[in-house]
Amino acid sequence: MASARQISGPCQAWPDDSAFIREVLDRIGDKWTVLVISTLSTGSLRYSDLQASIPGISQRMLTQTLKHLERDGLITRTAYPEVPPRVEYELTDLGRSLLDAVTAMADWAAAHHGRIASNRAASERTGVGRGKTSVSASTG
Amino acid sequence: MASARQISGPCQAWPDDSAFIREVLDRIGDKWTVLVISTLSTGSLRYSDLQASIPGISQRMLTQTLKHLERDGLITRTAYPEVPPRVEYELTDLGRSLLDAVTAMADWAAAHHGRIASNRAASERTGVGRGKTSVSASTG
DNA sequence: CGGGATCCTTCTTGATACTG
DNA sequence: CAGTATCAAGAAGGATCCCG
Repeated sequence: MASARQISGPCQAWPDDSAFIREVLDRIGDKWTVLVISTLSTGSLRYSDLQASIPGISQRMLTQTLKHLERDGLITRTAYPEVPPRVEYELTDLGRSLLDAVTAMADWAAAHHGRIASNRAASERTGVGRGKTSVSASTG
Repeated sequence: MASARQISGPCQAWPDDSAFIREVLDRIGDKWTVLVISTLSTGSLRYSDLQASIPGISQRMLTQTLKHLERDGLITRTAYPEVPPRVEYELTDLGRSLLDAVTAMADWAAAHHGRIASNRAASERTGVGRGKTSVSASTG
């Protein structure tokens, strides 16, 4: 993250769009964002609930991810000044729309996961991705 | 990459899907995969063309990305045993379908980029994501 | 309970040099 | 041209300690 790359790429497939494509990709591409969003899809949850619902996450990463999401307006944070403290996180409409987009990706993944897995397995056998591959007939 | 996380998460929003969701996300979440795929959307290209079309990429990353994509069956690699050597890369149908999915994400990004940017800017001003946020009325 | 600040380890990436 | 191998820097992530 941090730098959404500053290359002034003059001739890519996407002329200028690539900038915020990468922003979004950097966000949902990290380990936890998608998990947090999907966990919040069922409704608002408090910090400890989130941590409990996402087995491998550390408080550092949970906090950071939540902050990023709040910063982008994808979730809301509500602190109740009680004792003991209680803080609830909830998806915004924008956040839900991202969830939809991610779900679309998930659908794609579900649809093609099998093929990818078998392709990968086949590559193990044939050595693709590690050595020589399909060698075409010589032209000269 | 390397480890697509082995946590056996028993109660996430997605029961079991999360595994290959993360696989796909890890792939397209990296800096270059999407750029490579989108660059190949116009047709087959050779190694050096790709490198020239993607300004910031190093040969290490280009090679690695191409191998991963080939391994997953998203692109094909064809080596022509000429001198000097020539190798062409091309999207498979599967690769093109991923391009579609990525394009969908891109559409989402394009549609909501402005709102996210303004949310982020607003957060700078209000201090959201760095300090105290909305404090609800106490319940006790 | 909900984090903030710090330290430390691991993974990712870019730069460089060499090969078929 | 099209890579491979190695090295070093930096970022991401986890563990820990501490505070309101």
